[in-house]
Parts: sequence; structure tokens; C-alpha cells
Amino acid sequence: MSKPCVLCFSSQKNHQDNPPLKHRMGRSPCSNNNGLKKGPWTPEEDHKLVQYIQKHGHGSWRALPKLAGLNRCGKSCRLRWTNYLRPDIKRGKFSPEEEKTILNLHSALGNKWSAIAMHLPGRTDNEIKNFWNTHLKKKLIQMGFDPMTHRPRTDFFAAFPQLLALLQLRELIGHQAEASQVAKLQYFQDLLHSANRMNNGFNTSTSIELDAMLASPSPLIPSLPAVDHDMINGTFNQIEHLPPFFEAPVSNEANQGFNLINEEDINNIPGTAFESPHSALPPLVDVPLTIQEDDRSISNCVGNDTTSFWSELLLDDQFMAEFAGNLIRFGSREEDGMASDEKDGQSLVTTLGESRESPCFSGSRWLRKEKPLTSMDDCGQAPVVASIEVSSVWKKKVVNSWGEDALWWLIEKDEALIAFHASVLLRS
DNA sequence: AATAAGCTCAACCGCTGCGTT
DNA sequence: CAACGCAGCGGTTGAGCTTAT
Repeated sequence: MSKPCVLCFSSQKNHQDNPPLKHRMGRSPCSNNNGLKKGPWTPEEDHKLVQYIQKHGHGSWRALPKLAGLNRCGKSCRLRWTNYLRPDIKRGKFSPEEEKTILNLHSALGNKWSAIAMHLPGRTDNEIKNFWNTHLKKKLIQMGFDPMTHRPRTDFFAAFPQLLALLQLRELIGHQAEASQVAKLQYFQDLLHSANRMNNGFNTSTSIELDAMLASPSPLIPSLPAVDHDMINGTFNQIEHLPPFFEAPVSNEANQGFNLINEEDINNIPGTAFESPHSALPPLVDVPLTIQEDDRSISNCVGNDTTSFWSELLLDDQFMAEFAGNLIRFGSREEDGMASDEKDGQSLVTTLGESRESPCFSGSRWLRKEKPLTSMDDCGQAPVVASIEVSSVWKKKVVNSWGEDALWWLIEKDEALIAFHASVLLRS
């Protein structure tokens, strides 16, 4: 599909034979060549090109075809030489190291294929671009990452098909419960994001899409709990009265719009059994539920140290380590009640390797660390206490849908870690 | 064995930037 | 300063190959 011309806004394909006058300035494209050969190169043509360049160098690409006795345009010759015939080109599959390098460079440079190619001796920009488009991009999408930003995808409507695919994949290989939980949790969390976007002035198409989707629940996920349409609509109607979800820390004043839920409310909501995905995922923090009496819902999250598990996974994988390092920059941490923004840039690797803190802090915009306990747990590790603030509407919604454990798991893990879990599942 | 669907990658395309006239 | 010429870049295409049905 050709893009519209930026100069005259008509189809560029229409210009190829008879371009408008203003398009003839500046250069004479070889697409206008008369009688010059196009398409795949023959061995004879390759031989002529190689022979000529080895003898004379390429010099002016425009002049080369004539001098080399080729019925091609200079551009075609240059492309054939740089992408295929150059003697220093490395052939064959990309190594895992090359793959990591591409991922790292792409996260920093974007689609600057030639710049990326400079760091991969023997690989051409074209080859790297193809490899990205056919392999790496898909891989990232499957893992729940946005291939452009290299961050966990927060766009529900974009990420949901991948989660469904993940769910189906895992069902096929016998881990239905884990995949279901990951999909459900991402499903719910992205509902929150969608709602939050609407709250922040996004257009209403998201709402329309959501309505359409809720009206026809996917047959692919029969275990997904039915969503109460009335409740959702009612919830969305209330959203404008709620503060933004993901701003941390949130002051008491900012929370005045919350309708809060107490322990009784939670206990009275009939929840479905929630199987925590312990078998393949990092151990969940055991979260006893206690409700404060003030106007917020604050609960303690006492976590065991999961350093060993996470470091094994993260430290051995440069890409995941970098990804995790970025997590921390999402939010600020608080140490002994004092904001500590200067720690935001600290990598998760360092945090996990050198401290005894639970990673349940990590960059979470949901979770605020209140203060560390001074006593050690049975393993001699200092647990972490965190305060959590969420609206009662969402609490009710998630508890009603998937049970109380789901709420805590959700709050604890945050979107990025859920995406990470998805990648762990895919790797296992 | 035949066909369809999916994938790969060489080659093409238009555009941009930069040096020259 | 504008017009021109060229090399290089990133996006896209489609022929050929592979895999699934």
C-alpha cells in the first residue's frame, strides 16, 4: 500500500511514470530508468559487479553500471554490493549475543538500522531490519512488551490478543491455571488503565471498544469470569470523581474522593477460588489483610525476601536486567517516610543483589513502602511493609471477579512484573 | 500428493541530508 | 539562495521457500 505523496497528497504510485514537475527537482530517481533491469540479480551480473569493484572500487555508484557493463541503475548496484556481495558480510543465523545486542541497541536507538548495524560487524542494516521485523518484534509482543518502547504494554486493546495467545499456548502445554491467572490479571489491570486513560481525558473510543468487547466475551477464555456490565458502567461513571490511579505518593487530601472498603466488605464479597501461580513464578508475598480506621484503605504487605529467585532470573539475562532497571524509574520510593527520588535510577539488579528488601517495591505506582520492620523473619531476612491505596470500586471489582488473593497479587506485582511473569511462562 | 498458509529476505521504493554548482 | 546530484536510510513488497493441513 503506497503512502500519499507529501507534496501533492495523491498516490505516489501514480507518480512513477509521470511525476509532477515539482517532484523532478533534486534528483532523478532510478525508478524512472528506461530499459534498466530490475529484480533478482543473476550470477553473471554479480560476477561483473564484484570484478569491477575489486578492481576499481565502487567510486561513483551512478557511473558504475555503465563502466562495469551492467544494465542496472547505480542504486541497485550499491544495494546489491552492500547487502549481499560485500566480502565481509557474515551469513547465517543471528547468535544469541547478536540478538541481545540488537535488542539493547534498538531500545536506545529505535529503528536506526544502519546505526545498529555499525555495532554488528558483518551484518547489514537490511539484514538486521528483516531479523527485527520477522523475529524480535514478534518475540517482544508475545512477551507483552511494546516493541517500540521496550516497556510492558499497557494498552489493553493492543496487548489482550497476545495474552490470549499466551493463554492458549500455555493451555496447550498444560499450565492452564498459571496462564489463566496471568491473562485474567492483565485483563483486569488493563481495564484499570483504560479507565484511567478515560479519566485523564482520552477519547471515548476506548469505551466503545470496551463495550463491544464486554458485549461479546471471547470464547477463547471460557474461564474468564463474567464481567458485570452494569457495575462497569457504574464504575466508569464514577471515575471522574476519582483521583488518578498511578500517582505516587498520594496525599490524604488527594484521596478524599475514594469510597473505601473495609475488611467486612471484602470478606462478604463472594470470590472465586484463586490459585496463585506459585509453581512457575516467584513466590508470592504472604499478605495478611488489615484495614486501618482512617479514610484510606491501608494494608500491610509483609514480604519474604525473594532475592535469590529474582536474581537468578534477572541477573543472568542482560535484557531482563536492563528492563528491570527501568522499572524503578516508574515511581519514587520512600525510605523511613522520606521520599528518596535519587534512588529512582538505581538498577533493580543492584537492589536485589545488595539489599534484603523484597522486590515488591519495584517501581510500583500502586504500592508505597511505608517503613521497614526492624525484626527479622524466620530466615533472618527483613520483611518489608507497604501501604496500599486503591479505590474500593476496583477492590470490589477484582475481589468479586477473582477472589481476594487476586487483588493482592495484582497490587503487589504491578503491570511490569505481570509482563515479566508472562515472559517467564513463555520461557519455561 | 496437492494445496493453503505462513515465513523469509533480497530488492525495490520514496524520502532525507548534504555537498556542489 | 535555490537548484541540482548523489548516497544512504527506513519502510514495504512479493517471489520463492517451508510448513501445516
